[in-house]
Amino acid sequence: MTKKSVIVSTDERPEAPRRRRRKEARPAEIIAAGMQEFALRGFAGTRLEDVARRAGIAKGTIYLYFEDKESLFMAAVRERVGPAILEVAGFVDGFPGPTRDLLRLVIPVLHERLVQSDLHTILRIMIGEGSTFPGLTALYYRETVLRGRELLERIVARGRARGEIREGAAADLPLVIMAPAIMSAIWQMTFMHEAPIPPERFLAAHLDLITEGLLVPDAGR
Amino acid sequence: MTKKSVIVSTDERPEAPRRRRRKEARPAEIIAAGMQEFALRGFAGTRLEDVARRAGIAKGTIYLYFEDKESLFMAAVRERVGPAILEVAGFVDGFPGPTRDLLRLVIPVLHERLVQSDLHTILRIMIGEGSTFPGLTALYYRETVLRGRELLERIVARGRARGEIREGAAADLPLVIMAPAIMSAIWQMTFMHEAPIPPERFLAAHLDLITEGLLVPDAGR
DNA sequence: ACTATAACTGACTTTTTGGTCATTAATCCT
DNA sequence: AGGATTAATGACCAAAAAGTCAGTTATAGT
Repeated sequence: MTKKSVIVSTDERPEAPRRRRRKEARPAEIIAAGMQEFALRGFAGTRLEDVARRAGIAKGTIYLYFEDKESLFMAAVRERVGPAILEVAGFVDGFPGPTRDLLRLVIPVLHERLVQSDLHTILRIMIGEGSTFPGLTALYYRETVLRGRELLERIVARGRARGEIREGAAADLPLVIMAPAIMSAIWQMTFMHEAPIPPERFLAAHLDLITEGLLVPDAGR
Repeated sequence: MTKKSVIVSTDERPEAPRRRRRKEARPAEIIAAGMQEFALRGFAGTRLEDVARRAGIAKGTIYLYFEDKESLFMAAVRERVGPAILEVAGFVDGFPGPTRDLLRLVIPVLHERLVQSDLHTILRIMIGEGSTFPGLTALYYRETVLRGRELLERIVARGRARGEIREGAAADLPLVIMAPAIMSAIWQMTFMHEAPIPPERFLAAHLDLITEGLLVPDAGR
């Protein structure tokens, strides 16, 4: 049962060493492998053994670079989330046109970021296992959610100043603007297999709902 | 370390037996205790030992009534979800007024059901651990999500027929109507501790967004 | 070359927990 | 009352996986 890895080489070649020392490359490789496993099995369900195999190293090597499983996950959050938020923020500052156009620019990016890339994995783990690991949640809130909220609040403040956004409860909680994007991410992760709905349909519905509204203006009033 | 539970009674009373035989009451009690633990620790994280203690029984007793952990969870889904959906469906059929009023009636119920009660626990477990337990996801989709979709589709079809709902991508994916409610449930479960936002604010924003839209009609066009 | 360093390994230890089952005792039946 | 039934118990078992560490070997320095 136990793999003994006896190498029955017909000739000894000094090339192709079984081990390689690559102190610099390891952390990023371990994070990448970790995210793939986390995406597949969640936080608690991920075995470091599998992360190691995926990264092409031994389990012990992970502990050379990361304190424990939680540290590994936190490192992944740091590495992935930071750049994504900054990129989106670039759109908002100094945008000249009407709010409708700004939203049509920002919302697709939101979907892209949330559905593809590793962000949806992190989101899923936060939702599903955040309460078990409060440290992870706090970090994620500070580094991602809060930045996102600020972004949306800036959009709404700008729109209000230009008289393009209705006063009302929706404008008082800009967070709800991104609800359909979150729903899309959840759907892709959870129910895609039961009832596939392409992300583009969510995106189209999202844009339509936010920029045009659901009801015919003044209908049934 | 190990609790020995030696009872040093000063007098022997034949009353108050340590064991009680209550075949009928057990399943519901175990389900209730299970949901509380699931809410606290997720599916994988829940220890049957803790469920037993909360239900005031021994671990072995659980296995008298449920095949295994997964069966327990499925039983909980069945017991909780069925009645909730039926109740909501009652509103839609035969509602006489305009769509705006129907939505104002249905959306608050959605929030109530999703945020309070055990439904949000089930939702969270589906999101976080669904991919690890495909059987659970399939059951949940059939018994809850699908019914919810049908309900929303009926509302939209009715509203279209009455000329009260705009044609467009949002109406083509009625699912997005409930996105803010889901977001609220997630927020309460995940980030309440980091940045509390009362469910009523989500509800108000939701109603406002869906019935009035975000933008001033024809602004910036 | 050859020695020192530390990156790397994987078998082992420890902990945790789902699930089992021989034993105990509450309750029913006659 | 006391015998039969079966609900209930909790010590135990086995599996799984996190985390450790003594030993191995690639690589840099001399």
